[in-house]
Formats: sequence, structure tokens, C-alpha cells
Amino acid sequence: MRRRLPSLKAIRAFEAVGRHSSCSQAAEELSVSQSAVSHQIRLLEQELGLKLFDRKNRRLILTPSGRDLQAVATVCFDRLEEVAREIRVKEDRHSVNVSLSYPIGVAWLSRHIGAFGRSHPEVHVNLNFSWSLVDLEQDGYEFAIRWGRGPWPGLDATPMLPGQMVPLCAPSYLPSDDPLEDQGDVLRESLLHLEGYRDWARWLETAGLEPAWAQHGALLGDAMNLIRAATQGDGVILMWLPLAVNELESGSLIIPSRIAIDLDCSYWLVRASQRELGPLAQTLSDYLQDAAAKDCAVLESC
Amino acid sequence: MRRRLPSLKAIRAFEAVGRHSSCSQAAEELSVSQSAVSHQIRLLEQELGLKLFDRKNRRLILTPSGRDLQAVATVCFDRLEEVAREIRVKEDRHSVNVSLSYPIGVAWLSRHIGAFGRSHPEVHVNLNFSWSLVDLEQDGYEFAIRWGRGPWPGLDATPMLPGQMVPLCAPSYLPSDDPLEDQGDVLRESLLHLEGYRDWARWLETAGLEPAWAQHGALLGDAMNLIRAATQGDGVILMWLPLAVNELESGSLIIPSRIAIDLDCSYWLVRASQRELGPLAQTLSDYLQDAAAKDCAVLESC
DNA sequence: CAAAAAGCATGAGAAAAATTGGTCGAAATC
DNA sequence: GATTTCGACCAATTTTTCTCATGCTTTTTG
Repeated sequence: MRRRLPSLKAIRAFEAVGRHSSCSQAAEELSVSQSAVSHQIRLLEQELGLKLFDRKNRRLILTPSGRDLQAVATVCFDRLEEVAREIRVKEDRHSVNVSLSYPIGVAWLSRHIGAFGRSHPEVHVNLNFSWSLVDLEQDGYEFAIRWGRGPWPGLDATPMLPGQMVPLCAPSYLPSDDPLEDQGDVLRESLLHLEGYRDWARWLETAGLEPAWAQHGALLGDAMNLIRAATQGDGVILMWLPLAVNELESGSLIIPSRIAIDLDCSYWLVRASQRELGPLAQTLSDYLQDAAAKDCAVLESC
Repeated sequence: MRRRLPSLKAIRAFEAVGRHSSCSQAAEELSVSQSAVSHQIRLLEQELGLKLFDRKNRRLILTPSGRDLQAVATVCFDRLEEVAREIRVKEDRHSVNVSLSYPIGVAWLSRHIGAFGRSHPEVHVNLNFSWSLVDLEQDGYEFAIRWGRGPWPGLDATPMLPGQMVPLCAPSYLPSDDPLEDQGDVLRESLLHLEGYRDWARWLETAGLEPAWAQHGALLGDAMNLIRAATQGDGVILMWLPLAVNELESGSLIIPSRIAIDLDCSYWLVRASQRELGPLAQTLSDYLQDAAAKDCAVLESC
């Protein structure tokens, strides 16, 4: 593909002039003399073989073709400027790039990342959320936090948080202090679900109860919604344990049963085996593992 | 707005290198030496303060950030190249720019523009279709063909084609040779419509018949569809006269009545009063007016 | 109404940048 | 193991770009 592009320097000047309808102002923006700009415009018009401005009075007014070019040029330069800024930030040696799988990013990480920022103001953390798995090396991330059944080949994976699902509800919600599995009325009436009845059905089965009891109750669709609903005393939810650390710690939710579903999956901190972590990434990684360990302790105590 | 853009020359080089994963090939594309390209890349990396390529073996592989920049740069350059080409064609002294309102462009003009191209191969005609009115001067058109109730202030407008709507059907479609207005059965059963029953209702009213008869029959939605349907003998349509010249001339449609709706609008050839037409535009304008006159004659004879 | 100011165009020379050619070292190819 | 291919780099050169000085025109000001 051999391109036929006009002088980009000239287009750069042209774009500024078009925006200001003035050589002088453009010159100031570009930090060059008015003369230089004027020359570039002349050059560009010559190269394209057409007039880009109407010289009316002492102002430069874009011609129709000039307007077409101007519009495109502005968009292009905006875009380039933006991407240049982005990659500068991303590669900044004070930056760490982390890839996260939903929903842990929103729920668990947001609980810690603020504190990390305050205690390590020199580190700029770029978080990138995604549902799909990402090639760490390929996409320039130093490490990732993933949900799954690791370890994975070629990756160093450290387990961080347990992947069980447990029942949760507001402390005052249950009519008695008996374990949830002994309160059949509640189980038959007050369950809340994420996206389907499957999870609760499994839990009931594990508890030796009737799975069909799960076939009622609202589907909230979003994990955070579900937690909020439970906190407000709308019902009993079944939730990945680490997503509720906040609420468990503050006491706004309790675990009314010892019975949990073990999904055989958990959250892992993952990094490419062959690549050393940079010092900042190491710091963040250590911090997060520490936070995870503390959260695990909190969870133990519930 | 003061931009902070990296050297565009460097990005130009970078983009080519990224595409080829090779300095040498990029150098060839850019018609400069490999050395020059290598320098530009180094410069750009320095300016951005990050590595854009991994120098693995003797190949240049884009880093993640490099890929981000590459993607944007390619799009931008493609776009600039395209718009540059467009405006060059548009301003080419062999070009004439004409603005057209739908649907005359599709229906009537396509009937003539081919022949014009063959008889005037030196003229490059840029047709621009739009529904909305366009500022001729502002948008760089030499003239336009518009539907409306002219004349307009500041514009020279010459009527080209009548704006009546007439009934049309396939020659063999009607059961008798009586004028349509005397064939109540047909009118009560076989009408086809464009987008609503209003047009036929008006026609029936003009003919002194019952407007409510229009409340049946298919809505075809598109003028060309409607004409095709009539040609195939699917019913009787009400259509702007000039859009059916082709079919009337070839005999595949006939006008089964003298009664027409006069919309008090017609097609006009319009140009800005203050601007002389260029010689090519004049040629095209003359040709089209001549063609319109001939078509009017054809229509007269039906 | 004249004078001043502001704006763009332009030519020549100066400054800056890009380019080249030549070389080197590393990796792939034969 | 010799040869070719490719990228990095240096120094010199060529090209591009910029500035300065100036002219011309329009608008603003006293």
C-alpha cells in the first residue's frame, strides 16, 4: 500500500488556521511565525491543486473543499493526540497496568485501591476491566486478577480469595437465630437470585433440602444490586464470599449458615512466568495479596 | 486549543513500519532510505518516551502501546488520504458538482447521465443526493436540481419538469378503454400507494368521486417499487409524471386518465445568481435542460 | 480623513531537520 | 562457515522549514 498523502506538516498548519480562520492565531498556537504558517498553506494549496481558503478582506475563510479537509484533519489530530496521551500514561514508569475480570474489580478491588493510592501516591495504577481473558504479554499488562480453576500453563498464579458462595442476609432479617438450613419458611419464601435459580438450587441440594424451593424470588441481575437488596433486608442472597467483605466486616450482612457451595474456582493473582514484575507492579501485587489475606482473615471470623 | 502532537513525519514512518514490521519495506514504501526510517522511529520513541517496537531478532514487532498507536494512525492516514483524493476530484477543473434531491436523481437523472457521460467523456460529474436543501455556494455545488415551488431569492431557477401526479398502469391492466375516472370498480379495488392514502384521495376528489375509495390497497413505500408494481400489472398507481418517463416511452405504462393532481410544485434547475457557471457546468446544464424538454415532449404525447 | 494598526503574502537567507551513505553487529540462509 | 539480510548508528549533506524584512490591503482610531 503506497500512500499518497499531502505534507502532514502543512495539514497540521492548515488545520490550526482553519480552526482560527486566521494565520496569526494559528501561528501563535503552533509557536511559529505567521510567515511560516502562510507558507505552509500556500504549499498545501499548491500540492492539492486547489484553494482551501477564500481570502476575503483580511480573513481566511474555508472553501467547501477546505471545510471537508478541515473536518477530517481535526478529527484525526484529536484522535492521534488522544492515543499518544494514552500510551504515554500507560507506559509511564510510574504506572502499573492490571487486567481484572468482572465483577471482582468493582466489588473487591475498589475496596482497596483507594487506600493503596493514598499510601503509594507515586504509583499510577491503570485498571482494565474485561469479561474475556486477556493475553497478558500481548496486551501489555503486568499482572491480572482472574476468576478460574488455575493454575494455567505459562502463567504464575497465586490464589488470593476463596471462590465459595454463601448465603447472606441482614442481621435482623431472620426470625430466629437458628442456622438458615433449619428455617424452611425463610427458604421457601425469601430467596433473591442473581440470574437464575440454579445457584440456590445447588445450595439447597448441598444442605440436603428440596432444590425446588429455589423456584421463586426476584432475579436481580447484578451482583452489587443483589448485595444492596440483602443489606436493605429484602431477602436472603447467595453470593461469592469475597464480594461481600465490606458488608460482612461492617456487620450489615451476616452469614446465617455454615453451608457453602464450593465452586472449585477461586480468584487468582496471575502473571506471565517469564516476565519479572517491575518494582511498582511488585509493590501493588504485594499490597493486594496482603489485603486479600486480611480479607480472608475477616471472612474466617464470620 | 494547543495541541500536543508527536512529530507527524515520525508517525507517518512509524505507521508504515508497523504495517510491514520492517524498516526496509517501509523505507521502500516511503521512497527513502532505511536509515531515514530507522531515525524517525528512534525519534518518535524518544519523543513519546516509550518503546514502540520490540527488536526481536532482526524484526520489529509492535509493543502493545505500539499497536494502539498504529491502529489509530492507520485509520487517520486512510481518512486523510481519502478526503484529499475526494477534494482533488471535486475541484478538478474537469469536474462538475451537482446537488440533487431524491428521488429525481435515481429515477430521472440516471436515465440521462449515462448518455451524457458517453457524449462528453471529458467531464467528470459528481452527483450528490440529499433530501435536505443545500446551500449551493456554501457547499461548493455549481447547480442543483430541486423539487419545489420556486423561484427562490438569490437563486436562478429554471423549471425543467412538471410536478403533476397522474394515474399509471400497465396497458393491458384495465378491463375497458374508458377513462379511469369512469371505472369505479377498478378505483374501488386496485389502487397502490406510496406512503399513505392521501394522494389518491386527493385525486378522487379532483375527479369528483368518493375520496374514501382510497382507503384500501398496499403501501409500497418507495417510488421505484411502486412503478415496478404497476409495470407488472399489480394495480393502478399515482405517480409524479417525470419519474415514469422511461416506462411511458417504452409503453410499459400508460396514463389512463386526463385528470392529474397539480401539486403546484415542479422540478427546477437552480443555480446561484451571482456565480457564473463554468463551461463544463454550462454544458451539463444545457444537456439536462434539453433532455428535460425532450422528456416533456414525450409526456405531452401520452 | 489621515494615520495607525492588524492581517496576509512573499522572497531571500538562516536555522533546523531529515536524509543518505557507509559501517557494524546480529541473525538467518545456504 | 561463508553469505546475505536487516536494523542501529555516525558524520556529512541535502532538504525542508522557519524567520526576518517588506509590501500590500483592510479596518480601526484619533
